[in-house]
Amino acid sequence: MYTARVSKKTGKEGLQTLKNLPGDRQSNRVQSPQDQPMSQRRLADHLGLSPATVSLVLNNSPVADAIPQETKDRVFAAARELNYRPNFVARSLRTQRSFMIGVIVPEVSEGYAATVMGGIEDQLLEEGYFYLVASHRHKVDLIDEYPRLLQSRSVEGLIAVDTPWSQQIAIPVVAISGRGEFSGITNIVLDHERAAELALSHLYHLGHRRIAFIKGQAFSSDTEVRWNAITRAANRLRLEIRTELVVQLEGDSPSPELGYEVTHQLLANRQLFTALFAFNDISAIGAIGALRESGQRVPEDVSVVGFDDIQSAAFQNPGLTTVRQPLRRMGRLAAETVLRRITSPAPQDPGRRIMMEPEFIVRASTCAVASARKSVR
Amino acid sequence: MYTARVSKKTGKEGLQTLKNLPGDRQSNRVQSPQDQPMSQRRLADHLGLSPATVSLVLNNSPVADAIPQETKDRVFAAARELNYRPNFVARSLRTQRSFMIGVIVPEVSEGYAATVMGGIEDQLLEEGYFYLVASHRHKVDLIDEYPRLLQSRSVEGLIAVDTPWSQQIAIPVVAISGRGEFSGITNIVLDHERAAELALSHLYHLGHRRIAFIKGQAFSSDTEVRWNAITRAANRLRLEIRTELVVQLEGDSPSPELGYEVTHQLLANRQLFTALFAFNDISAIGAIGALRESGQRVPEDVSVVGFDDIQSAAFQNPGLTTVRQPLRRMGRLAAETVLRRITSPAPQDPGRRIMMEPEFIVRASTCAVASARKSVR
DNA sequence: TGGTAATACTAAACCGATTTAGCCGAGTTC
DNA sequence: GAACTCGGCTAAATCGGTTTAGTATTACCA
Repeated sequence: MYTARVSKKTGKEGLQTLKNLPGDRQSNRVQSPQDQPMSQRRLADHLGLSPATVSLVLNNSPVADAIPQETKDRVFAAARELNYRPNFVARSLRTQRSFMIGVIVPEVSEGYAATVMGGIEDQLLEEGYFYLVASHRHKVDLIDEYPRLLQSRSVEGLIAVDTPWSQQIAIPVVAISGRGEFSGITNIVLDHERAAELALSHLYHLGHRRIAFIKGQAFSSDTEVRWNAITRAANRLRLEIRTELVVQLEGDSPSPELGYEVTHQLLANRQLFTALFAFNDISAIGAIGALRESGQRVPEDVSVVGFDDIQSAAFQNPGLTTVRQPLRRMGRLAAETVLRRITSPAPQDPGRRIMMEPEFIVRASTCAVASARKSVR
Repeated sequence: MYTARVSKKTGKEGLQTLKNLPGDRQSNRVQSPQDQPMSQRRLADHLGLSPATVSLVLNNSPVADAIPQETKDRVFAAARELNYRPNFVARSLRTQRSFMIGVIVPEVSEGYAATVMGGIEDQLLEEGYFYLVASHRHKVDLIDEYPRLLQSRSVEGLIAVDTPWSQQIAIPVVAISGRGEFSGITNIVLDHERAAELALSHLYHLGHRRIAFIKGQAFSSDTEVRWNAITRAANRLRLEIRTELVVQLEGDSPSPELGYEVTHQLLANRQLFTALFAFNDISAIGAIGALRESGQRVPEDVSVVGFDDIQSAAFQNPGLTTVRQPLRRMGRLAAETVLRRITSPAPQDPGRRIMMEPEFIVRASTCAVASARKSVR
């Protein structure tokens, strides 16, 4: 028979010594009848069993095979009745499992990250994991600090979205559109080669030859790879990229303002172009605003192609032709991958990369160039 | 002098018994030289001090006042050198503080929730808290389950965004645009009365009398209060609300599609109206699409007012006139409030409510009604 | 009848910190 | 020189679980 624990120090029964902590935190807690928090020990005492037995039964441990069904039923019943819920922290400490992963993004409130997080969450909650979010807003010190901060919060893995990576870390890391091929980190990237191909050949076949480009901010992981892919695709199509038709986003705002500004630059320089390929939908929307303001019609005078296919792309006026990134699927896959690496660690994972296929969505912001009028103008 | 702990069972030094857990989780961890995880004990052993001393010093405990600065410096130096980071889980278990709060939203990837989360995060990370997110997608069982699930993950408080609430819970809860005046939960709500007033009087003074309305989905917390506020504001202005000009969003999609559909209904019924007040910007965008398709110009034929002022509202064509909710500020305030309630629990908080003031943003989707032509047509 | 096996549990170590009570020696006080 | 104080630490309980090794009892077998 199990005997209740006795405190060596006080000589009283252990349970009596719990009382309330010095702090005030207990006071606003609704607790069990005697104002003592429910715990495995209290449950065990209630049943006249030891905590060990209770634990074994509740966890369906193979060791509990020898325990008769009747006892098990008693335990389950009492657990339900007393509304016992195991203390996750205590369990985590012992088992060294937190069932949490960390997600690092530039900014939660931005559509890109939010959509990816949706996919991550789908998968994680299904598997019983929760996640901690940290957004670094492109500040280098935070980009450096958060991985360690999250790790010290005992997350079992990390997913970094559009975040440069520069450290070795002891837990599995999956990067979405990341930079830096670190050993041990799995990269999930869009097939930019294909994306560039899709967009440029679309414009090319509509007759566009003078195409302006809005490059992404220097801090964005996708900027460089995508630009390289674009130049290669342009080469294949024998399309000349004129440096005077290339502008770059600057500043860290999630609003179309940035695209609006650089497009104004482009227009102020009186450059002629019949099409514009923006870094993302947001900047494409800003660009359309600027074009309109200067009296150009979209798509009749200038065709515009965006990137990402965010929610509102379809409902712009005109509907935005764009390269769709399967963001939600990328999030889901990242979660899936990090969980797989947690539960079955490939001893020397050499840093895989997973390519995602983009999809080209033709809407109303692009059309064939009106040959005679346009090419001269 | 401190003596290293000896396991009673094995008789060996405690540290030797750590080795590796049966599981494989250790294998992909980069660990300290001897392949043993860094811990306070190892640090203490290294220093020839007891863990107690190390803890007191590192936590700047007042008890450590008696410890000479020289020793303290040694401890700090060693901690830095050996890269010691306290195990958060162990600390949580002992102190009963997790420095985590739970955030419950309908859907992370949606602009409304994402913006609010941005504000929440701003405040939380500043104060050293992290947060767990759970999105319920309006499923009642999840709405019911997540609060408890998060609580068993030992969050110290909850923030519920646009989520109906129906249970008593033992930790502080702050609701943003919530429903249900539960005792002990703090409600942060928009001043809908004022919002309705702003929008309707704007339209009224532009000469609009036949105004159509898109109500929110039944499951949305704001739907009812806002509608009531609208009817009252209309009364004050002696504006008649014609039931045949009122439609309601249905279905749970974050796309403008829903607004598009109900506006088509409205048009199919050949109802005449010169203005439309939508439940949110998303549906307003859909509505504009539908209006255009049926040959109406915005704002010349129909003025449209949205709600929320999401990022892309300013960059619609035409720019959307809308009621701005200070979502980010609401998130920040929610976080601030929940933290305050955690650290200084008002014994019997009677469920306060905090009102936020909306702001009316006039853009290009509304204009004065062209009197003669419009009123007859 | 002794030995093995199965049954039904429990003791106690352990996870890694925090924190209270107290020990030991040196200096001070009276 | 006994009592007290103070400085500088440590022992050990504790948080609430999990898990291994083991114990007591009865059943079965040779």
